[in-house]
Amino acid sequence: MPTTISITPPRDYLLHRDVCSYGYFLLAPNRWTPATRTFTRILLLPTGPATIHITQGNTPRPKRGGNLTIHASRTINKPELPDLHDALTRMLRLDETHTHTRAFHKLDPRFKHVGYARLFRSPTMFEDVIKTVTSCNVTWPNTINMNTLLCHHYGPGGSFPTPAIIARLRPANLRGRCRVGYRDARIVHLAKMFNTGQINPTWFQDPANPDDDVRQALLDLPGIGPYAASNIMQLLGRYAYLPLDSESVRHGRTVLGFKGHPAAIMKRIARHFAPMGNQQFRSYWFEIWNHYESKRGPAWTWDRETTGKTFTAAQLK
DNA sequence: GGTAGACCTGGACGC
DNA sequence: GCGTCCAGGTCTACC
Repeated sequence: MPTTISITPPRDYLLHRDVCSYGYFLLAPNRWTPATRTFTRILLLPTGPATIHITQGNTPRPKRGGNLTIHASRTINKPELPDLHDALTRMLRLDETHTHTRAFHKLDPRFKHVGYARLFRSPTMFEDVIKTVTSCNVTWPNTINMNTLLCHHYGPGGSFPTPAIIARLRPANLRGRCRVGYRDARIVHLAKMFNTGQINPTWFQDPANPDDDVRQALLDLPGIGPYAASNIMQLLGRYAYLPLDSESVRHGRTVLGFKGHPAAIMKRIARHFAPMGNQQFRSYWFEIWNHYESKRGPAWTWDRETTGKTFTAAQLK
């Protein structure tokens, strides 16, 4: 028996804008349907996988803060509701209230009008970490492929695989089936660390722990370098670091007009966003995102198989 | 502490 | 067709 739930989001929440705000909304098991502005994914809950459809309002133009309708393909038992609620809150950033977004817009008013502030993420830190590892040193379509294969081969019912499932795999099998290449052993190692509690998401997500300590702990993990650590920081809700990479260099050259070698451009970018302090990731990211959208149209109109494969700067040349 | 080189994969590009 | 290059980096061995 399907279950339908209604959730009241923060008063400035806009589903199509706040979901289609970071590339991970295009990665399996996530799916966005532009025609109906519906977010769909298979979530693994305590009694098994459930397909969740999320919409906002009944009109073609949803209103900010309008209630979210969560439609589940099966009965969601009462004991499962807290797990569902936690997953939705993390993924959709429902914990970032209007007060949080206003703090960002105060520092960077460029994005106040359109309301950019929340960045889509995964329901678990584990999924965010693995998605980040699969985005390093590859083209975006390859990242899409790796995540599709991970869910297809190892995700219960098509959900994202759990740490316990990946931890049991031989790296060679993971590589062969999911085309993850040299990332195989690192992914299995990370899964083991999550599975045994060596990586404790609660510690990483506790705002009482200083940013510098959290970032250093991330840098100590296998497969996590400066770019990945800074990116995972923003996925943890910590926006004080920039994930500088080849994409940043292109942005510096094409949009900001910086010239010189990649290392020099990265330093200039760091100086450019430094005044944004603990909000600099968002300032940096939405500047890039805005550029993508100026070339490819609003992100909520992108489809994974077409526009969604061609939005990165490397393909905007 | 700074820096080459290797590392999977798959698509783009030049020949 | 085939070889080369490189993409939203990381790691290791050197110096």
